[in-house]
Amino acid sequence: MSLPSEKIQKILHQNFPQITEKGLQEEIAIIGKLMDFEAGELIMDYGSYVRMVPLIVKGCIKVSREDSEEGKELLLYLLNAGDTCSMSFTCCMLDKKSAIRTEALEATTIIGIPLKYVDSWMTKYQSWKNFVMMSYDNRLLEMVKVIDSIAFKGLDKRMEQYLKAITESTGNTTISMTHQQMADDLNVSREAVSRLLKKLEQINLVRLGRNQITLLG
DNA sequence: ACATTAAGTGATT
DNA sequence: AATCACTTAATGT
Repeated sequence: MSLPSEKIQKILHQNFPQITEKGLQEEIAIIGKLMDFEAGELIMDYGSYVRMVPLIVKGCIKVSREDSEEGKELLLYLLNAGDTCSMSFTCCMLDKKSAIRTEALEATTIIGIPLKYVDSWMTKYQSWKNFVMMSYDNRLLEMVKVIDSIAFKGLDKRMEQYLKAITESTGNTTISMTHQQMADDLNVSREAVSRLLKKLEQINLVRLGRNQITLLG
């Protein structure tokens, strides 16, 4: 078995080619902590303090926002290997409570970077700064997509995007979720989800089962 | 077999 | 499209 730091170096090469500086790679390998989460596990809840920036190595993480009122939720975006959580940077540096919730959608592995390094690397390593900037840009684009799908598209289009995002992110055409969970992600009623899925099934776009939706191609 | 949870449906707003 | 008030179907104990 290889040392954890060697393992991390290898993972960095595979998943984070943007991180090019040798010194940076070495620092990450030394101070980064490999962490595993099971499918469905809550990684960070609203209001908790963020003390690490996660580099996603494997799996899929769901990032959602909750309204201050009770139970209202909305899926913001999904993170995959090679991504990081942009929100965590801001939360870290401003020492703020998390405004979002992150949850593992499937078995997920991350490299956790303690916050004190995150900041100093910004000036020390060009590729780190670029990486952070790029990930901000990507997340922002994702959010814009979500916003205009809410503002300008009907639920049918939103559902289509949603199903596609999940199947692509997990690499599995079958989604194991209840209609209620999907309704929560989209912030619509469960009945609306059930009825829409029923329609999609009738035109052979999906196959439905209890707790699962299979996207047909 | 019974209870619980997920999903389907019609009516109303 | 939300909510309500069911019904039906699938699953767990």
